[in-house]
This record gives sequence, structure tokens and C-alpha cells, in this order.
Amino acid sequence: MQLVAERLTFQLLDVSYSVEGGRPVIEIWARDVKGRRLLLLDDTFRPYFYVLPQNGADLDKLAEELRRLSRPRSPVTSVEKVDMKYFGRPVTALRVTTLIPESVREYRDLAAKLPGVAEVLEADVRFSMRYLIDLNLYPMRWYVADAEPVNRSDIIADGAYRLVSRPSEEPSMADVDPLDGLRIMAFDIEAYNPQGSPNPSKDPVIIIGVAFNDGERLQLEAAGHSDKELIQKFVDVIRRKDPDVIVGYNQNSFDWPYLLERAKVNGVKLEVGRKRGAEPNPSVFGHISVQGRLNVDLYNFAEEIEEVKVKTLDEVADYLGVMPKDKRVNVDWWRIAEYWDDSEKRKTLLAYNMDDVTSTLGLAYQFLPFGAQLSQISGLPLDQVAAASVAFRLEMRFMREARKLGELVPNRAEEETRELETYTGAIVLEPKPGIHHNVAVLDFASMYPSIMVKYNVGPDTLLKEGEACERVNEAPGVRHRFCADRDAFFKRVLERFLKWRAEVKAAMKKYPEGSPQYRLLNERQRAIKVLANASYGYMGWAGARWYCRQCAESVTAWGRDLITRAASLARSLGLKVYYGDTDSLFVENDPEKVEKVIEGITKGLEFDIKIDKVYSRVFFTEAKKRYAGLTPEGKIDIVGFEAVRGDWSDLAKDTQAKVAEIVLRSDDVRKAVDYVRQVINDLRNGKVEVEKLIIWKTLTKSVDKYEAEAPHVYVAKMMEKLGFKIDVGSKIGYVIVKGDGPLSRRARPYFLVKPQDIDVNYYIDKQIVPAALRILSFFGISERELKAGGRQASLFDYINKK
DNA sequence: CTGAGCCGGGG
DNA sequence: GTGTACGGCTCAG
Repeated sequence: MQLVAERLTFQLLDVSYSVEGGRPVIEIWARDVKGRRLLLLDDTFRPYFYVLPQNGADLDKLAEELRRLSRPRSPVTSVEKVDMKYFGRPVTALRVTTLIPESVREYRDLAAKLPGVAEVLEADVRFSMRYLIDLNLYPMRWYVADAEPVNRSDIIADGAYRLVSRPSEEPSMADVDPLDGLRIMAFDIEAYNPQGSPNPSKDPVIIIGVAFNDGERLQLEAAGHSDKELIQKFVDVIRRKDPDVIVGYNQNSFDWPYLLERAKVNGVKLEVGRKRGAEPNPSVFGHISVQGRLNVDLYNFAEEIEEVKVKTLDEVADYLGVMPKDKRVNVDWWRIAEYWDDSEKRKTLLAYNMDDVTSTLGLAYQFLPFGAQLSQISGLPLDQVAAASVAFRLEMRFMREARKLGELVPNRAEEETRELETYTGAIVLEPKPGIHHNVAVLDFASMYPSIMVKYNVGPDTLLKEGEACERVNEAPGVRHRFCADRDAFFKRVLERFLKWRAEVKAAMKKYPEGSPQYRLLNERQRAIKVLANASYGYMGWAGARWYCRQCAESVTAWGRDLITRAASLARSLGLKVYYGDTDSLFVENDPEKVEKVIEGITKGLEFDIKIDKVYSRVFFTEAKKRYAGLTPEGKIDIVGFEAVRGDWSDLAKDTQAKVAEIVLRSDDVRKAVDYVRQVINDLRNGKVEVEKLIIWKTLTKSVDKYEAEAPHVYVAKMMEKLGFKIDVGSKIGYVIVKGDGPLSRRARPYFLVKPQDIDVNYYIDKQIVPAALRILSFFGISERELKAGGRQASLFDYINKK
């Protein structure tokens, strides 16, 4: 049959590979301009790695020995000499090519043992990622290539092709919204949980809510307590709608594993991918891949929002304005079974599920445009870019830059050889405790990347003891020296980032704010900024390929120097400095003087600084990194306070938030003290529901695997004895009761505890009072005053305290 | 005090 | 799939 090649214009969505007939085949999942979902194959790519010889080694002899390692199943097909660079210095390396990706590890280990070998490099780059790097392909971007149609009966797609030319980027699509035209599905399951945490071996999935970006929303319900048909229907829905992107909230650690287990129990196949027979596949670090679709866990993006401490779906959706908390239905999760079994309450449960799904889709609209840009820039597929750490995203880009520069990519350090020494970090100026009015927050723009560029910081420019160089930058205090004779690898990459970002920002100005084009470019410049800002942390990350502790140490040293100089400048101009952290300064908002500070820093120190925000009121305690501010718009920022953490009781969290709000809005500390006393009184008088006192902790492994007996572990054991089935992932809710012995022994399952058993003093001393004092102590309020509980403090209180 | 171990979100 | 975290807290010693 005569095959006719077609010219395809397609968007690269995901990449994987398989081994067919003893040869690797790269599989690109894509959609083309006609809207077809396609599988594109390339069977011409081969795995390889580099061998770096020791100085003076005989390259031909070494090449011969490498060839002799060849095994028939995956022969060494070539060993070539290549001129490359390693940490900026020219080297000749040997490039070893083989056939089967899995054999690389074996050859790597054998090669490393040969005499004359200094290092084996790039043997740990995933094969499919290697392909994208080498062909300079970025997921979510558009390409043009010639391809021949092929038959593939094992996929659920509109067609399959074999690439016959290398894809080249389609410039006309560069500024098109990469999400435009993609089919997005959000889903959320509810599980039956009569005994606290649902147990997938017996508790059915009862509701699956699904929402699509075309507006369709639906809910699937179990028949009573049987979920076999429900799961089959869910698979059918995905087949019918054929989404490109599947989003959920924490679905990688809950919904997918739970559904997989339920499917197994019911003898159903969870065939939701675009490959026949393939189920979602749990991979490392909790990521789950769905073949041919981008499975994105939006919780990964939520984790990066520093301002929200408790990252539950309802909190995050509320913060982002996706769905206000007071406008949605909420059901306490431990009551889900109760709501399911009651026909009236079931309606509420369904509404709750639909609000969760709607919120999830809403979060997708918030996060995915940014994620898609990160994908286009870092080179990681959208599902992986979400799950990857910032350092890993940046490293992927570094590897591409290294290839362009002919640089060999260093290996990660062996775990045991990584230096564990810490170094001095950023400087935090002593806050001025109290409430301050009209405060401007000044922020250095990309401070650490700017330092790296200005002083040419990097492992390749770091001078060893006694090493000479013409132009040298020495970090203040720490004395590390960097050669400025040639540009550092980091500098080259960061300069490209900074230039690129400036271009994008300039292009943005051509569009009205709020237009789709503006939004697209804004997300792009943000993604570039996030990657650039990760470069400092990257150097100090022990897992980094370009790890350089001295570099990170030098950057913070320059940073401390800079912020100290900026604060002095502000003071010398007569401005009060209230606080500063790393790259920010909180100063009195006197516009004229502030302008002078900005000018002095820009021209004198040659770094960019700007007004980030203004607070009409802000208060600091004596503690660093904790403050609460009131913006001119009336919004309250609570930063750093720990009682907004998930493992504190609701009572402590509510109390602290309320105290912060009273103090900021009314300036009246007595009012706040009275409020706390009222809470304590209520607690003493048994007026607080046990539910407000529950402390929740998750069991991350089976009970008997714990060495230390934390309260929630002790309670889990107790629940097991009571006949509860406790599994990994169970959330244990406990309260502390009266009695003797260590705290752990006084923890009880909350549902077994009567209000009169509660150790009221624990909650007062360890929860309410510390949470409230975080704010109130600097107003001179003491523990005793809070605990006086409406009456005058007496000798009795004093003795009790002793 | 230091080090080891655990946690996050979900139901 | 040629294998990816991290910062903050608690408890034990």
C-alpha cells in the first residue's frame, strides 16, 4: 500500500514511549488544527549517555572497551568522540548509544567501573524527556511536521501517524492561548464512610460529580451501597466526552487510588485513558498518569499560595474568588455516610459535591493558564509540571539550555556526599511591635536573580582557593570569589529569562487589561519570573545537578548587604523603618521620601525596587515573619501565624483569627481580651462542642510501622481495638481528656468523648492561650489575664499557675 | 538542645 | 519508567 505523507499542524500535549519488536517508539499525544486527537509515533530515536574520560586516558582504547560491553538484547550501536564543555571547560567525551532505554542503567554501571572513566553523564534522563530536549520540543506549543498515517487499534483517538520529518515550531501559533479548544473535565468523588475514613476495600463510592468546560455538568450516584455501575458509567462519560485535561483536587492521593481499588473490588476496568486497557498508573511522588490525557492535580498549584495556610478546596476557592465560603454548601466529611442514608439530607450531600466540582473547575480556570505557560517554558508536560517542585521545573529548562550551549549536564550528587552544612540565609530586620498606620511595603524586584547576574555567580565561575582570574567578584563577609572573565551558565540563562520577560511585558502593553491576549502574556511573564526566582533556591537544593552551596551562601550575603544598605538609606532620609524581610522593607508611607529612597537604590546600588503594597494599618508582634495588615480596601492579611494550621483545633484557629481582626479593625485590645476570656469561659462551662476541639492528623503508614507514638497513632491503635479498620491515609480526629501521663496517652477518639471528660486546661493552655497570645502578648497581655476568665485575677489563679 | 519522624490535601 | 520535594512542627533522648 502506498503511504501518503500529510503535513500536520499539531499541539504537543504529552509524550511517552513503548518498546515494540525490540525497538523503542516515542509516542506523542497531540491534537491538530482540525481538532483531531492524534497519536504521533517516532521509532528513530535511540537512548544514549556520555562517558567522560579521565585526563590523559586513551580515548580509542576506552571506546573499544565500551563497545565490548555490548549485549545482544540491546547492543551498543555506536561510541563516538564528541567535543563538549563541562562546567564551562572544553572536554572530549564519548557518546554511547544503545537500543533499549531500560538497558542504559546497566551500561552506565558497567561503564563507570572501566579504568580511565572519570564520570558517566546524562544516563539518568528519562527517555521521553530526552526526546523532547534533543528535538527542542515543548509541551503545549504548536508544531508542524510531515507524517504518514498508520493503523493502531490499541488507542482511543482520531488517528495515528508516524512522523517522517522533524517537528518545527509553528510561529503563527506562538501567542495563541494553548488551552483554547482543549476539553477540560473536573471531577470529584464522595465515598461512603460510616466509620470515619472510608475504606476502599468495602466502602463504595456513592457520588461522582463531573463538570466540563463546555458547560455540561452531571452527577452519577451509586445504587444504594453498590458502586459497580457507577464506576462503569464514569468510564463511559470520559469515553463520550474524551477530555484532554482531567482536573481534580487531591485526586492523585485520594480519588484515583480509591477508584482504582473500587474498580478492582467490583471487577471493572477503569479504562479512562486513550490507550485501550490502560488504567491510571500511579508513578512516583504521588503523580498519577492517565495515558493520552493530562491528569492535573490542582492541589499542586494551591500548595504554592503562601497566603492561604489551610489549603482545603473551600478555603482556596474562597481566597481566589472562585466560590465564596458563605455561598456554598458544606458537609462535615465525617457525616457523609449519615447524609447519604437519609433521603432528605442526601440532597444536601449532592449539592455539596456539585459545589466541590464547580469549585474545582473554577480553580482550573485560575491555575491552568499559568500551568500551561510553565509547561511551554520548562518543557515538562502539564501534568508533570504541576507535580514537580520549582527546582525541578527550572532544572528541566537548564538541561535544555545546557544542550544548546554544548554543555554536559552534571549528575546529581550521591546522597551521602551532599554537603549537609547549612549557611546563613536572608536577613530579617527586627519588627517594631505595635500598630502602625499608613505603611508602604517596598520590594526589590527579583533580588536574588539580579544578584546572580550582576556578580556572575555559579559553580562554573566559583574560584577555588588560590585560583587566579582577572576580574573577580567577592561576596561580602563569606569571602567566596567568582570569576567574571567569562559569563556563568546561570547568568546566561537568567539574562535570557530577564530579557524574554521584558519583551513579554512590553508586548502586554499593546493589549487592554483583561483581554485574553493580555492575560496570556501576563501568565507567561509570571511563569518566567517564577522560574527565574527559583534559581537561588535551586543552587542550595542538595538534589540539584548544578548544586552549589557556596553560590547560594554568596547570594544571601549580597542580599543581606543590599537590604541593610537600603534600610540605612531610608533612615538617613528621615523615614521610619518598621520591618524588613529578605527583599522587602516596611516604611512610613511618606510619598516624597519614599520616592527618594527608590531613586537612591536604583541609581546608587543599581538594583530595582518598587512599592509593592500599602497598609492602612499593620501590626507586628516581637516575632519576625508574623504580621497582620489591613489594606485600604478593608482586606485583612494574616501572615505567618501558626494557628491557621490544619492541625490546630477549630477553637484555637477561630480565636486567633478573631483576635487579629478585632485588634486591627477597632484598635481595641480590651475587646480582644474580653473575647478570649469569653471563649475560655464557654470552654470551662462546657458550652463548646467537642467537635470544635478535635485535632486532626493523618496516618501516613500502617499503625505498626510507627516508631514514635504520637497522639494520633495511639488513638488509631485504640480505634483498631474497638473494631475500626484503620488504613494508611486515615485521618484520625482526637481530643485530649483529663488524666495523668504523657499527652499521647490522654488522646481519645473524639466520638467517644463526653464534654465533661475534656481536659479543659490542655485546650486553654496549649491551644487557645498560645494562639491568642501570639497577637496579644506584645500589648502586655499575660497568660494570667486571659485565663482570669471574666473575674479578677486572684491569688488562686497564681497558685494554680505554679 | 538536636535529630528523627511526620505532615500536608482528600472522604 | 535512563526515576522528582520541602518547610515546619512535635517528640524522644
